[in-house]
Amino acid sequence: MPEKLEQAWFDEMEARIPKGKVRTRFAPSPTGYMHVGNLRTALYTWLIARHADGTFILRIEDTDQGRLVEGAVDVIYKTMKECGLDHDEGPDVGGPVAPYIQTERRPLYGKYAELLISRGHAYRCFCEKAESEEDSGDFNRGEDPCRSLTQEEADRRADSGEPFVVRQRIPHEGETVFHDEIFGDIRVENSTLDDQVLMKRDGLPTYNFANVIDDHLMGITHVVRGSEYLSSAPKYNLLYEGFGWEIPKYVHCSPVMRDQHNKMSKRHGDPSYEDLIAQGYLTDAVINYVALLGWSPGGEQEIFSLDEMKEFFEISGISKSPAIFDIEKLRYFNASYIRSMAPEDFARVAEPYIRRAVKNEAYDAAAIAALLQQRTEILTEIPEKVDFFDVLPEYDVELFTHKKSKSDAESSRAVLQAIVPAFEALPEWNDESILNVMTKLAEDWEVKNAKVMWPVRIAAAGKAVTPGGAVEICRILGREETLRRLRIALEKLG
RNA sequence: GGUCCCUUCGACUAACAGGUAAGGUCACCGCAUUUUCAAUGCGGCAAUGCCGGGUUCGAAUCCCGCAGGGAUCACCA
Repeated sequence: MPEKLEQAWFDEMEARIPKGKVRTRFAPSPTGYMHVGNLRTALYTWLIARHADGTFILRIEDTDQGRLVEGAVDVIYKTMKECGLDHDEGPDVGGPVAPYIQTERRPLYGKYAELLISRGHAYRCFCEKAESEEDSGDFNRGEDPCRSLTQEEADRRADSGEPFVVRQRIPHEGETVFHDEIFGDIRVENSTLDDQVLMKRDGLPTYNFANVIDDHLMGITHVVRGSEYLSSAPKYNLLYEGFGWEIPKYVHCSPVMRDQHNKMSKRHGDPSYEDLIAQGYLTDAVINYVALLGWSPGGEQEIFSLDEMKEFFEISGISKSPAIFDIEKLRYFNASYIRSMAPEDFARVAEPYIRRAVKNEAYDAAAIAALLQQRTEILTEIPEKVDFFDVLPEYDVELFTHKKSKSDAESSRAVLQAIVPAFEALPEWNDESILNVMTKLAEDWEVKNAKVMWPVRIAAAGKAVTPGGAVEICRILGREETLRRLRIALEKLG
């Protein structure tokens, strides 16, 4: 049933459109998780707005009721918040055009479709829904018989209750040129464009149509989205022209790939943002790394805070070709972020991971964290690095053999035999005193420090690779436990 | 298949109003340092898809061809 067109209503809507130099929107579908490509789009969209002191809007695209996922919208809020991507308008913030949830705007779309029909840029199609994709192709290519129905005839059939869809009337002649901020001018023959459906049989708008209306009504100046929409962009242009609206700037971003051929995807088991966090990556590192997947600030700096990115971000620095996600480089970024944290901040985030392996509260988590900070790449690798504090692992005497320090079982035994009484006699148990005992011994015996340190560390930790050296490990273990472990080593060495 | 887009080291990329020994970072390899492993410092490896054509004194950069890859062609979003 066609709705009455009231010019005043449209004028009113136009008057309510917020104006701003730069207004961008991130428009995710609530799927329940934020994949890396999405996160990057959100970041770039936010950056474009913030760089220009503009407005950033969060809009939830929930037109598809069938795909609704419980709690999915909360995942979006939570992720955006954690990442520092604050929005000025959104479902939870309100705003001049109120509903930022698409379903709540439903009544609007039909009116705009009617407007387009009245101007001849769209038409009603009463044909049966195509059985196959090949069949639908003919309609789409402008060969739909309903395209040539007179307005009166179409009105009559609609009034009589016959179901229909609204299709966009693409001119058969000419070409459409549209401009993308990243890809430049792209021109296509109109004859290759299809008469896409704008309003579905059930009265709901298609995604493509809803988008155009929403973006316009929200005063969006830069439409940032994935490059999969590049080929439908010319049709968008025609829609804007049909309405007589100003065309926004388009920023189409190439996808983030898992390898040469495939996009990153949940299906292939690629990590989402929340997966990465669960794997021990820091939010700041993820954001920083993801920003560089397809954007170059030009200079040689790679580590950027969100504030710095905001300052340096330029659309012209976004690259056209897809970027492959490299977890190794993310690891490096993460390690770099960890190293530059304030020690107390690192201790705070590391403590839960330390306590997974070190239950004994006598061992100070902050002290262990201090050893860990310089050699941790991702948080989840912490437990296995520090488990030896709690329980001395089973180890082989072979560990005492070490080429670089010229250590072997025999020399180790000699060192430990000398060190045990020296440790026992120590008045104070701290880094300095422990170190002194060992360097003194090395000096007396005229050997390298390493030759003394090596067996002590192995005996204390029971493993070759440890965070921190012999001194720190002995200090944290405490004198009693250290001596116990050194004696165990002596037994092993016979 | 039609249409559109893309193409610099293994990866992310810089250099693009034509003139570079094609730069940086990760990874990898080596050396130094160290109390193991790291971290750090220094050094190395390694690219313009095409021994295709053209323009030019000069091409990664501009044009054409070829090849490869991607996207799209839904009453999904």
